[in-house]
Amino acid sequence: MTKTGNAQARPYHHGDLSRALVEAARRILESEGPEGLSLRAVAREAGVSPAAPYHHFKDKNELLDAVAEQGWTALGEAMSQAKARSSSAQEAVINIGMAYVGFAVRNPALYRLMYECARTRTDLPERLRQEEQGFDVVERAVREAGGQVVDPMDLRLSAIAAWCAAHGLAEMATFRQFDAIKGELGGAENFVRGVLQHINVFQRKAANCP
Amino acid sequence: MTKTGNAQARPYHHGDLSRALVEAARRILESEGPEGLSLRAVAREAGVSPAAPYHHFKDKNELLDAVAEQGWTALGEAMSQAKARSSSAQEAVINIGMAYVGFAVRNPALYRLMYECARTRTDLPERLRQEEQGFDVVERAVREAGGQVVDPMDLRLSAIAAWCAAHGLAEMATFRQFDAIKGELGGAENFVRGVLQHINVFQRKAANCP
DNA sequence: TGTACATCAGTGAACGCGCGTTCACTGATGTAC
DNA sequence: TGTACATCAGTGAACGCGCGTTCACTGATGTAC
Repeated sequence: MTKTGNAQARPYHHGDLSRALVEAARRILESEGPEGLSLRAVAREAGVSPAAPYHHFKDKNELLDAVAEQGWTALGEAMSQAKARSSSAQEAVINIGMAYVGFAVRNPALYRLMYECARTRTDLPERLRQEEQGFDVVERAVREAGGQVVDPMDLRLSAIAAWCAAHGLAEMATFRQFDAIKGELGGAENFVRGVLQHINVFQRKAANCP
Repeated sequence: MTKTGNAQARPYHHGDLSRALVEAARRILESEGPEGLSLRAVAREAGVSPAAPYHHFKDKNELLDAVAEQGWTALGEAMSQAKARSSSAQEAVINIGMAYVGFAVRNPALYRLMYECARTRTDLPERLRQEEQGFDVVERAVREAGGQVVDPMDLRLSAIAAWCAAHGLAEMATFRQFDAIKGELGGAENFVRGVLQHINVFQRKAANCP
């Protein structure tokens, strides 16, 4: 068996180390948590020397930003798909929320890193607004669901409230405090849907509602 | 001037180092952020040797838990006060939300630490339910505001939705993305109130509402 | 098709750093008689 | 009221550790002629 014939033997040049590092980072993030995510650990996980990442990222932060960005893209796609498989605008709002929370529950450490990066950098959330992804998906879904609402400010505030509630739920859905109510409702999924249904995205200020 | 006469000269025994360490931690948290919060830094800030904290806390985590607990207490008090100065149940819900978000905006690093601890420890959120503080305040306020609602499950889910939305808003209120809408509404405070008013805490499932 | 050479993408050793924690110690305080 | 002594709450030096980053290097690749 020659050296190059050995499937295990990585060639000297990796070929796609940049992507491999981001993937390694995601793996570490979910297995070790955020505190285990050091540059050296990522390099180790990718089977590469600690200095190698510096040929692809300026520093640790730049790698983290890349990981967060991939996360935002994945989350946006999940939301778009949830919208696509909905048969009404009202259903879409709930389904998007479910997809959002589901993503966060499945990738808790990545999700928190995404917001961590969004908090410190100003350009990342900007990107979010573009394309079919992120906050735009929510705003559009709310607009469509609340067709009868005339005041555009109500719409915007409703969309923001929905996003905030989804974010809160995303971070708290796994709290043990909710174990009981999940049981009563027949599972975590029903619980998440139930909470989402109690957000007022379809109308004016709640105080105006009878 | 004798040694003991010098006001600067701390006596050998501090007297209340435990409390002083928690306060030092809070100071570091808000000035340096969470990543600057090392045990050594806390000891330094309190003017004490790096080994001194070990006479009061088993390890770093125990100190952090104490800081978080103090945070929950302070937040609970802010919410109780907000409720006390409200003249109607509906107003109380909004005021409590404003107090909640205000606390988080004023103490962002502490606020995140509190949830970080709540996430990893199971007993901290338990405490939250007791007394007049925390989630109980919200649930009670929602119950009082939604007097006409009969289904207790709707009430509980509404309270959870409100808490989730407040949490989301607390973490996102300072995002630059909202600068424009804050301007339109005449300030950050109005913005926060506006979002809170678009959470459906006063009624049944939103889908049932005309 | 070969060859010289620049460039790219790795290596592995080393740097200084601050960290959490432990240790033997010592000064201050409280208590029993 | 004094004294002996246990206990408490500090000190400061030291430990091993993993970190981010830099460095001179080297093997692989691409390109010009």
